[in-house]
Amino acid sequence: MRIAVGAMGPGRVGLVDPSVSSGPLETVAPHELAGVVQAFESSHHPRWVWADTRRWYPRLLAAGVRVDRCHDLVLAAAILDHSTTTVAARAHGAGPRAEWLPAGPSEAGQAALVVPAASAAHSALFDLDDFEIATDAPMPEQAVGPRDVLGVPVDAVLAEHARQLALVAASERPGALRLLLAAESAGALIGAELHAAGLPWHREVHERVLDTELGPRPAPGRKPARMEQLAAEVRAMLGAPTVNVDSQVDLLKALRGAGIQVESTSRWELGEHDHPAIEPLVAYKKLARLFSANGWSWLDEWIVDGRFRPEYVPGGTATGRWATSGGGALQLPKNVRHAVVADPGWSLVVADAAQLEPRVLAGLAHDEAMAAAGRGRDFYSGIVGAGVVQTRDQAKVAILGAMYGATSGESGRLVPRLARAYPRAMALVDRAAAEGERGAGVTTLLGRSSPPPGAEWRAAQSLASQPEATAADERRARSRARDWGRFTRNFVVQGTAAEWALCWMAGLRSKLVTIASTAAQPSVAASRSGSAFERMPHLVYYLHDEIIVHTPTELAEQVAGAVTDAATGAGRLLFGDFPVEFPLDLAIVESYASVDA
DNA sequence: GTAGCGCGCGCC
DNA sequence: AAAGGGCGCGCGCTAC
Repeated sequence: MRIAVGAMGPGRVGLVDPSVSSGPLETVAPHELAGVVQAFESSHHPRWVWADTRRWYPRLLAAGVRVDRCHDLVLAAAILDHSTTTVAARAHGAGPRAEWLPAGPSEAGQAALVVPAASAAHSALFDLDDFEIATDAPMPEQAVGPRDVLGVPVDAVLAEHARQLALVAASERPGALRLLLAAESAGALIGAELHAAGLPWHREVHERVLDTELGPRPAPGRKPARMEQLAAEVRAMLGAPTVNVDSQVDLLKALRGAGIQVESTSRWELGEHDHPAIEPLVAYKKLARLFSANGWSWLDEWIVDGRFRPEYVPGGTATGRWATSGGGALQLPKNVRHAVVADPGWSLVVADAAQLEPRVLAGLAHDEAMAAAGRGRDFYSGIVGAGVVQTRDQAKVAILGAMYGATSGESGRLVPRLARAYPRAMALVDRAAAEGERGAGVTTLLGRSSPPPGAEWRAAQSLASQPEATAADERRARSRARDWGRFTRNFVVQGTAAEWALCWMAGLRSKLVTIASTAAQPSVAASRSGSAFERMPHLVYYLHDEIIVHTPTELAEQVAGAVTDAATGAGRLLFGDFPVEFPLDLAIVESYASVDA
């Protein structure tokens, strides 16, 4: 069954079964919600229907309540209202179009659910008066802030839910969309759980890395001595005693003044020149990056009680990959991963999907030859083995070039060989690029569609189509068109890979519950991850094609099996019997840094 | 004083 | 090695 949750009268939360019209199952005060949700979870195992997981779920987790399934209306709306597979359904007016825009950051912001002015004023879905009453009324519980999402009336939740189900049913591919919405919603639950659990982080280990690389922590507002030394060396070598090496403009001038003809100060370009200033400059940049991005200030700000808790934003990018906010969680440098260490008696199961995107492409295109190259071995070596290119590096560059739209360089030169060997795969990405170049949308396997190009893009195209357009106008328009084509080319692959990863994680998450409930528990040492997770294996990190599970060591082998099974299951869900494999690089370790990258 | 932008660079 | 997709963040700098 499904249970919708939303505000019902001032200061009350209503739980409603969408399939019956005879009034709510319960109405409760917000502080009673967790207990009631837990009771229904045990007795009915419902799919919870709510506006926004990022607002509802953290308070449940904080109370130690975990739910299995939900339907996140904000995330689902973002998919359904833009999918090319619902164009006809939307045109036939399956209910008025209610815009459920994603909300801002859940913790600091306390922003209200955004209701766009156009629909808010007269839409039956949002009765503004109810909204105001519900949110402005004094709340009995501290946890419920003013203008909180609890203020979305349960009637509005029910109406939007009905509209969404109708869109799915009337879409071109209801089965795929159902899977996508379930996976996206599971991702939303996982995102909240990742934040609640946190990534185990050893401050002392991190500080040791900083000390080794940077030396002792400098006084506030100062740079580490080692950086100062390198900067002085750079200034001396450039003969520019006052240059600020942190200023791109300043530095570029000084480099040119010293006869180094560079267009930028980026590392790769500097590396092409031979000058005594370059080595200390590159070394400086490396240290500066560590110091400012993951130095002592970062530790002070982000590591609390031995956990790193970034905020995950499921569905945060156009392709369906997640975004994060805070702490740079998508960019943890390899050298600070030493600090990711399991609790005593616990282990980390680290797994990443090997060459996920090319495998997804093979599956998407039903390219048997390409799938065969990845079967039972390293994908790139498989391409070499098939005689397409000579070396593994060439295979890698060629594949990346095909998926990203490389036109020049070695990558661009190798792509045609790939096209001859794998014509179906190449045709799929070429078609996606062509759609983008003419401004059309493209769609992933499960139904997520690319956004339309922006106003600036359209203006450039229409300018170029005028009779008085200059050659420069036309060049610009073609260039913009190709840029967008590279985006849509990559979109179908990256977006479908994100869908695979969601299915992988969702499948794994439910297997972890099974493991926890069947394992002998009393001997397990509690982790420090909080009540909902302290005795069960749980996900602690996710990065596009890589996951980390924190587990009691005695369950690690079982967890590893579940991770592998979930990967196979995800492949089945997306590609059925098509013989494309998704092998993992998997390790059971104490520290994240022990994993070969 | 701060909002917004470009750069550079970390990750996939 | 090459210059091609997606991100977030800190910095310096400019414009307001």
